[in-house]
Amino acid sequence: MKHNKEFLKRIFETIELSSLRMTQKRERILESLLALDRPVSASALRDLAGLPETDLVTVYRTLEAFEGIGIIQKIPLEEMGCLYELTETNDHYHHFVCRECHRTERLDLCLEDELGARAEKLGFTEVSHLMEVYGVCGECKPETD
Amino acid sequence: MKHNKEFLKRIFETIELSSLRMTQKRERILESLLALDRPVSASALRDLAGLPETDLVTVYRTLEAFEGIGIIQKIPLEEMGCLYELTETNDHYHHFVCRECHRTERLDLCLEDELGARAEKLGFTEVSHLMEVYGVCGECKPETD
DNA sequence: TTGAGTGCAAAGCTTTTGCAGTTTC
DNA sequence: GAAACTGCAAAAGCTTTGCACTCAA
Repeated sequence: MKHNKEFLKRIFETIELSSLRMTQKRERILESLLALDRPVSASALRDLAGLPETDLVTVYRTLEAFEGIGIIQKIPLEEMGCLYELTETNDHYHHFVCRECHRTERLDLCLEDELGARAEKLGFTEVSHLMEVYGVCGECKPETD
Repeated sequence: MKHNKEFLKRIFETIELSSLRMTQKRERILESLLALDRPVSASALRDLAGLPETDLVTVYRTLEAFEGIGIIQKIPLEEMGCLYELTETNDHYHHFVCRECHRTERLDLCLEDELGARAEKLGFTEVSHLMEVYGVCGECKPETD
């Protein structure tokens, strides 16, 4: 699912309205995220952006900055680390994630309202939620049959 | 929700059937998990078990061993680390987790079948899933109104 | 020119690993 | 007595922090 114009427009608007500065590195990172259109790890993103010399710290800070303005979503892996994905401003997605290669498929389902309502009933505020499905994808699955 | 006899029976059966050895430390850890009946961190568990002198490595290895026989579930926190909880053999729960104090409430809802079916349709095998709700609980919520 | 971004080095944290010594069954 | 458990020390791994320097607007 490639990004449509509306999506791009909102991303750029959000950045404009923020106090973030668009450096070359950030442009490359943003471009890669846009082109990729799926979650990646910080270090994979550095490579994909063609910035192998750039310190990972910079990538992390960029992702943190983007997350701060609501255009990046963090997806935890089962074992360790996480993936980062460009999202509609302050929206989010859920995924099927391959344990082996970290390939993801978007999950077209979100229980936000349901969970939010239940959480509030229990006295929770500032509610967010996590829902990810892990498995071994077709390409990683050993042919043992 | 305190554990019923059936639950206890299954836990002990599972341990008996395993190759695990029941040492004093493990007994204390298991007792604490049973008494507590909610998720805790490894280090909190060590304290609750009255084993402040015991190396955390031992707690982690015990949890790992228990997880291996399917009686422990790991619940990831939003930021870092995770909580551990005794569960019905190879069953699992979802939770509302307080970001501040890590207090949890069990969420009586699981999309296992739905998600499993969708995952398989996408070619994923050995599917598991994560669903946790994070927020600030009533006790931790600042009285700003 | 001033606040923001970057690099380097180092720390932070939970969790894991290796190995030698100890204990359980 | 063999297999499992424990402790100590150290590593692992991703992510964060501090500080000085550079750069974008």
